[in-house]
This record gives sequence, structure tokens and C-alpha cells, in this order.
Amino acid sequence: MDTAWDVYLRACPCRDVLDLVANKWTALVIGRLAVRPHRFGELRREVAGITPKVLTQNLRSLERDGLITRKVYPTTPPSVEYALTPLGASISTHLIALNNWTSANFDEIRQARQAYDAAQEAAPQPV
Amino acid sequence: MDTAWDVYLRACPCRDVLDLVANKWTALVIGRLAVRPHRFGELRREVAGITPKVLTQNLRSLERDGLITRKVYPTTPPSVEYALTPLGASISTHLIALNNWTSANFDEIRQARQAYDAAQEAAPQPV
DNA sequence: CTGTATCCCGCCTGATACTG
DNA sequence: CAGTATCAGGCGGGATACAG
Repeated sequence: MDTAWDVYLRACPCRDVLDLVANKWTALVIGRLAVRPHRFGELRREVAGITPKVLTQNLRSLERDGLITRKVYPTTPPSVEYALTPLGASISTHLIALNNWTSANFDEIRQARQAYDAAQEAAPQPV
Repeated sequence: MDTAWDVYLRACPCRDVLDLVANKWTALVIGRLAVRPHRFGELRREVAGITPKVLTQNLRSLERDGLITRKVYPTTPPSVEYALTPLGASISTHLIALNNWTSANFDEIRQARQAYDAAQEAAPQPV
């Protein structure tokens, strides 16, 4: 077939890592785990707004990629602890750097957007 | 309403930047522009597999965020040049760092995936 | 507590064709 | 050359309910 996707993968090895941070939640989850190991319920609460299904999906994916570990404690109320692996910790650094960049440049981006939008409204194309 | 999305935005200012790298192409485009300014057609060729529509969308979004500039030269065959702004250049650094991380750890991730998948197949849950 | 099962929906993406 | 228009599809995400 040689679809656009194939071409794309060939062109960019960074695809995988991008996919890692490309979804809405994983970066958040990693950010939480970078602080300390967390249990499922803790993540569920701290990563506010995430549904259990999606949280599970993310956790599984991260586990599969070797970025986090999943440790089950066979206690009567079952408890599971998720923690960053060294690999996960090493990428969390970059994620945090990216986050810092955002914090530092957020205002500038917001202003750029406002300016852009204002310019658009000022000279709208006739319908 | 207070949807999950609202909660999410409240919880994570990094959302915006994540959205920036969250889609399939923007990081690629920025990567290209980090090398040198490009014209539309050049990007279209170098970012192999992207369709003009999606490329336009990405470019517009990036422009709106103040990460790239769009300069139109009113030549007879119209030509448009896209280039990184200082802001765009500064984030490209992090994107490249992330890319380097991937290159460095790609094998490890691949192995983790294979190991995980093998373990899953070895002990599949009965249907 | 830690998930799983279902169904639904919207967005991003893509293919193709067309225009200034 | 540099886009825009239109239509369709897939995939991730979301809500709710249920289970071990």
C-alpha cells in the first residue's frame, strides 16, 4: 500500500516517542509518577478528570514500553503500585523540561494567539 | 458542566504545549524548519506523506501560536516561505532533545514491548 | 480498591478533486 | 505553486455500569 503512515514512519523514528506524549494523559501520569510511586486510585484522583478506562489504557501502554512498573500487592483490598522505571524517569526529565518551557512561554503564546485571532477578525474573508 | 476536559485544563497548563506536539506532524514540521526556512512545496515533499490540507492546518496553527512566520512573496508563481520564530526555535530544542532520547532508547523500548507481548501471549486469559 | 465491558461521539487525519 | 473544498474513516477519548 505504502500509505502516508508508512512513509511517515520511515521518515521519523521519533514517532514512537511522540506517540508517547501525543495523547492527552500519559505526560500527566508520568509527571505524577515522577514525584513518587502511586496507586491506581491516587492517580485517578490526582490526574483529575481521567476515567478509569483511559487511565488503565495509559498505564498498560506505559508498562508495555518499559517506562513504568506495575506491582500488585495481594492484600485483602487489592492494591497496585505504579512506579517509574529508570527509563521512565529519564524521559520524565524531558517532559518536565517541555512543561517548564510552556510555563515560561505560555503568555507569549497566548498573546500570539490573541493577536492572530484579532487580525483574522479585523480582515475576514467575505462569505 | 465541569467536564473532564475542564478539570484537565485546570490541572495541567502544559496542555497547550502537549497539544502542540500531540499531533502527528507538527513536530516533524518544526524539525524541518529548524534546519532552515522552507517553502510550502518543500515541506510537502520533505515531510513525506503529509497531505496539503493537513500541512496547511499545522502551519496555520503554528503561525497562530507564534512559533513560525509566514511570508508571502508576490511573485508570479506565488511563493510562501515559512520560518521558525525565536519562540519556535526555542521549543524545537526540546523536541530535538526528545527525538534524541528516542534514538538513544528506542531499542530498549522495543525490547520491553517484545518482552511484554511475549509475556501476554504466554499467559493469555481464557476467553 | 482496581479494574473491565459497552456504547457513543468527536476530532484528527486522509484521499481526491478543484481553484487563484 | 499554494492552497481550499468536500467527504469519509479510524482511533482515541468519554460516560456509565458492572465485576473480582
